[in-house]
Order: sequence, then structure tokens, then C-alpha cells
Amino acid sequence: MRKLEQFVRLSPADRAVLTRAAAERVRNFGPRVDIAREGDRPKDVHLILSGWACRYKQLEDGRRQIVSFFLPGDICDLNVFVLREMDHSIGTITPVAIADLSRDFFEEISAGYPRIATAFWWESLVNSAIQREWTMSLGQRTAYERMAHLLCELFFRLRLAGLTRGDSCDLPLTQADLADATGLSKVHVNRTLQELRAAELIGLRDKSLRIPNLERLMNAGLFNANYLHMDHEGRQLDSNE
Amino acid sequence: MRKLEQFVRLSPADRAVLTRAAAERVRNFGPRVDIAREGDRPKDVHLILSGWACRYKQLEDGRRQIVSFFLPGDICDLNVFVLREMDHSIGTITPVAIADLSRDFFEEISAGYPRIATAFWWESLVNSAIQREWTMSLGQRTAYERMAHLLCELFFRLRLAGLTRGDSCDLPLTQADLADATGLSKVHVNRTLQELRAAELIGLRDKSLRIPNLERLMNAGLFNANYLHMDHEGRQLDSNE
DNA sequence: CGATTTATTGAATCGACTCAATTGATGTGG
DNA sequence: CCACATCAATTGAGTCGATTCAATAAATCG
Repeated sequence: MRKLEQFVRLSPADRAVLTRAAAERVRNFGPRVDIAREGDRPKDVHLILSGWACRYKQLEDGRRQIVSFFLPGDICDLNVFVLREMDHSIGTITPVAIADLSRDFFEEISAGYPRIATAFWWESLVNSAIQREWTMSLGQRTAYERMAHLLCELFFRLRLAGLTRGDSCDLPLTQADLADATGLSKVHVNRTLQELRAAELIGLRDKSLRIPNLERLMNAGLFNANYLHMDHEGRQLDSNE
Repeated sequence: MRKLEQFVRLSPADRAVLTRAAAERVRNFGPRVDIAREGDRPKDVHLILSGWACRYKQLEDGRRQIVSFFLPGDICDLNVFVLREMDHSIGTITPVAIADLSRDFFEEISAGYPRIATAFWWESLVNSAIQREWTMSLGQRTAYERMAHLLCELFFRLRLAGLTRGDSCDLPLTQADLADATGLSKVHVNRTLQELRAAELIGLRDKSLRIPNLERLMNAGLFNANYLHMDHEGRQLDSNE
């Protein structure tokens, strides 16, 4: 997705490379399917072109935790080139199109396209920050706060990728997905969403989320957007497109 | 600490650079002191030479979550060069000595010392994996499992750094620290530790932890060491020291 | 040695869970 | 296009893990 470029503002040459990379070796997956499994030894990095996916881990007894969400434009695993095998799985939520990026591509990038390299670097650091914030959420926030926080985060990320319409966006997650992501039971997710609706902090039906007053939802979730680093240094390196 | 080298096995030249880097610009901190605060804009990366520290985040109302622990040999924040400001704080647990590593140092490394660069890269990827595992713990594991898991993780990491003696190691954390890290209350941490002691899975007194049967503790915590990636690719790049 | 932090224990409470059943949507094949 | 099956969302009731509050014991520190 060309919205990945949102991050650093790229030159036409940069765009060309990305567009080419995104076009080569595209694979399509149905919904609710695994792209990679714990224990695999993948050779490529994946770029999500469209659709939602998630990273998840599972215990032997079946307990499952969604550890992060991948939205269009996100890059799955830069670790591939250093770590031997996957310590988690990647599964789709909706139908997903991904581009497989080779090691060669990354070497080409880091050699000749510093702005893209910085953007990738930034991507991966923000992902770490998001992971920390999830730790915070799961450890300290109440169910209500946690849900509000997650919805804020997704909305912000989608907006950055140009995937919102005014105060609304798609939310293809089921309540079971939200449960796996927030560490709550399905039943409690349902009740928490009802509370949020009752407080008129969200409107949610037909896989579409509306946030009438983002400010108030942020307060409810103790949401501070600093960890998304949307003011990243890259902006200074902008090329004059 | 030279145990950082454990990861990739370094050549004498590699060691020399590291030793030099570790010697320059060393700072010492007392226990329970902040090294960096949320909102800061640090210019250097920190390498922990000795002592324990942690990364933590705090909500306005005071709730605090320890998001990761830093042990001797750990590197604090490679993000410094790309992200504008800290989205979390770093505080010491024990007295700590750190070496400040400059941007120049990292450029020198990535240009001339590929093995070290790989080791750093590996470090940061493993840290991400640890962060994911914490998400898993906080989301899905019970208090008992969570505690067992955390103690396993710390023991493995310390052992990799050569900081264990047989089945024992130092554990300078207070129960309040463990509470902030596991997302439990202090009281419940206390009770959980008692349970682990009663089950003879751990011995813990005077800041010293003993694990008579690591296997059993791992089972209790549903601990799978794969996420620590101790079999990283770097071993293949070992120099013949 | 008091003073303060850390660890421990008890009792009551509550947030979130489990179990179980119902309603509503979505989808598929005949 | 309906009938049946499946999956997703909702509701109620009872339970339990973990919390809070509060007090005491033990350890550490200047």
C-alpha cells in the first residue's frame, strides 16, 4: 500500500521501488487462515497490501493471545533474517494480500534508498512501542479502559494509513478476536462494548466502528498517542515530492 | 559486560572495540533512580555494564507497569536515533553502571564489525520477542503461571550472561517490583511466591533465587524457551576465537 | 537504636470468568 | 428461495481469582 509512504514522504524514485516490490510475488489468503506458524523458518518478509491480520501465540492447552494486529501497509517480520524460527504465528482476519520481500530487496533498500530504510526502521520501532503499550494495557488497565484504548489505537493507525472516513472506520474483528487481544473473555468483551456504547463513546455495528468523540474515548482509555511516534524524525528527511 | 559476547562469539578485534566502547563515558547510578524519563530526548544508547534496571510506564493516576527488565549486558534503546522522544522511563533497581554509546560508535560498528552488528540486531529482536511473551503472560497466564514464567525467563537470561551459580542466581527485585512486572497486586505476589515455595519449585530469600528443578518450574509456567532464540543464526558466524 | 521499607497474614469485596441458554446473522445446498 | 447448519452476539446466574483494606512481623538502613 502506498500509504506506507505516509511515514516519511518519499521521492518518486522511492515510490517506484516500493511499487515494484509490492507488485512482485503477491500472495492472496482467505480469511481466518494462517500465513505462518510458530516453528516455521520463513525466508521472506511480508508486507500487508490489503486486509487485516494478526500475530498470535498459543499455549498447549489452547489459550490464545493476539499479540498484535497488522493493518494494510504494515510489515510483518524484519526478524526473519537473523532469527532462526518463528516464535509465534501469523493469521489472517479478513482476506489478505501480501507481498513477499526478499533479503535482496532489503539489501538494495539499505544501500540505495535511505529514506525507505529509515521508514522501515521507524515502522519496526513503533511496533515495539505498541507492544510495550499492550503490556501496559494488559497489566494495568481495566477491561473498560483496555477496550477503549485498543479502539483508539486502531483508529489512529488506520487514520495514518488513510483508511478512515471522518469519525468512522472498518473494524472486521469479532468479539472473540477482541477477547483474544485484550485478554478478556468473550462474554466480558460483549458487556464492555455495551458499556462503551451506553456511554456513547462508540458506535459499532456491521463491522463498522464510529467514534463520535475521539477525545472522550481517549480519556476513557487513558490513551496517550505519544507511543505511536507520529511526529517521527523522518518528516525532517522528507523529500520534496 | 563482556558476556554480551556470549551471543555471537567475537574475534579479538571485535572484543577490543567493545571493551573500548564500554570503557568510554561510563556513568554510575544509585538504586531506585531514573536513568531516563518519558518525554526525554536522549542522544545516546545505553549499555548496562552492571546492575539491574527496568523500563516502565506509568498512568496519570500512578498505576505503574514494568515493561521489561535490563540485566547486565543488555542494551537499552536502539530506537534513540530514529524516534524523537521516549515513550517510557528507565529506572534502576540496584546500583547500575552504564556506558553511553554514541551514534558514531554504531556507525563504526555497522561499517566495520558485522558480527557485532548482527549481535546488536539479534539483541533487539529478542527483546521484541520477550515483549510479546510478556503480552502473552499478562493476557493468558494465571498469577501462578505468570510468576513461574517470569522467574524462568530471568534465570535463562542470567545464565546466558554467565550470572548464575548452579541452580541459583541473584534476584534483587522486591515483591513490589514483581507486582509491577506481572500486573498483580503486591499481596497476591506474596501469596503466589508462597505457593511456589510450598510446591518446592523455588527457594527465595535474601534476594537470592534457587530453582531446584528448572524443568518443573518451566512446566508450571508453561515456559517454552524458543522465544529467547538462544540458537540464533549468529552462532554460525562465529569467529574462531 | 529507632525509622522506614519490605514481607506476611486475615477478612471482605469485586471485577471478570465460566457455564448455559437464547437470539440474531450468515451461509450453503438442495 | 427456503431449511438447516454454523457462527457471532447477547443475556442471566453463580463462582472464583485476585483485589483492597488493614494490621502485624521482619528486615534493612542511617
